[in-house]
Amino acid sequence: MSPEEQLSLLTRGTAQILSEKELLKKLTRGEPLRAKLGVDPTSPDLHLGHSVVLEKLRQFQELGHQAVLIIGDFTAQIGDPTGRAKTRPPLTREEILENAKTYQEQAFCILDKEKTEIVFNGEWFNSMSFSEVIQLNAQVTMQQMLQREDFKNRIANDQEVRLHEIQYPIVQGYDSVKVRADVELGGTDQLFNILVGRDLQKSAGMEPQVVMCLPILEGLDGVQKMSKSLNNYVGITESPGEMFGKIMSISDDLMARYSILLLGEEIDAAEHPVEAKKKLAGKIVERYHSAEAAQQAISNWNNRGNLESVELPKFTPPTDRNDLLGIVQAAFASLEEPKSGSDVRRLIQQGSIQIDGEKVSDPKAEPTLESGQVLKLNKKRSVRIA
RNA sequence: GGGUAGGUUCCGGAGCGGUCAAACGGGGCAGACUGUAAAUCUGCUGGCUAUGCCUUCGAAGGUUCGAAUCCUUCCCUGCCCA
Repeated sequence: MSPEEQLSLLTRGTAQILSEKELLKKLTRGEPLRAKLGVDPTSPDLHLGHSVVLEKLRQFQELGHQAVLIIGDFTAQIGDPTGRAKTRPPLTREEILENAKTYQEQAFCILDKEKTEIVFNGEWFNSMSFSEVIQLNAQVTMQQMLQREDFKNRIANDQEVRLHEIQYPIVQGYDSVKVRADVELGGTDQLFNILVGRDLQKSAGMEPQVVMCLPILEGLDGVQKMSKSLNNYVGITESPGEMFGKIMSISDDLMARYSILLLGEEIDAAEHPVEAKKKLAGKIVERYHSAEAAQQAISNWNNRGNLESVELPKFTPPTDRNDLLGIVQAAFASLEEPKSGSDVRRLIQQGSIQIDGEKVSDPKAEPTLESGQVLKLNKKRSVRIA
């Protein structure tokens, strides 16, 4: 493929590139580019938000370039302050390694494992001497670091900024020097960090990397960025039904955005929004599961009024409790979503619980449950009595 | 190091001896309405098999019949000065 064609493919869906000219120049050499993506294993599970940038990296692979995935075992210990109003709590070494493992497994749902170079940045940072650290720090100025929006905001709001946090961009930037990156990918919030990488590469006498920023995917709430801690995410390992249901709950505006960012397609404006959303949800399920799973999810969805035929998790009522409160609490626990008794009591009293479509709102009621009945817990969760 | 302002429930932020499980706002959850969307309205939002009990207001002690509120010591943060 010609450099120009590659350029047009690679720039598609990106938010910002610095600069296209440099990228074209690098492509024109005809040698595989080293495309860097640094990830910090701060959370074990990947979600659709991560997938945007991973998909782009895969595109590089498909064009014959070298994907370099940096697992930030070292940087995770610092904690990326990007977008944060507070200092991150540090993770233990064990947590980081554990997360790194599942992170890789999940990343290879998207990336081609055979064509991915994986490096841990602890490899070079753990053995760095203090004088090397000082030398590295000497290459940037305080003023540069304080240009960062989040630091500036925190300072303006009289909140603390700890010194290790200003090290983060420097450390991330040094990764680019170590892996000799030609291009670094990241979300738009990574712009600053990636630019630091360019500076450090220049100081090291290298040709600076091209910055490629991808849009940040909003979470299910449509406002904040998708993240596990905000609980507004769709995990890439979630079950087809779960995934489908979550995507169906997003707003129409968000649906348009997801379609472009995740599938690279526009929503058909002529179609009824619900139908369009089902298609979107189906395609996403298909990507992480299979076409059959997607079909099943759609048909489950369409049948949801029909209690007889929907596929639901099975639930065996507890033997030690026969009051509604105890039963419902056990049901939540069986879905691995334990709730406190008070929470469950509230749900019951507020009319969230239904048995075969009938609302039950007395926590002390002792319903007789029969096999096959559907116990609705809340909007998203129902179980079938085993 | 000196001065000064603070640390309250998920977040912001009131409360400054009893009426405090703690106002108000945000977020979240549930109900109504709908397209299991958005918007809107209503309710809930520490725990407990619960008209009561238990644990929370940076930590530990103390004063008091009674403390988030007063005292002592300690820990932590911001700002100004050096």
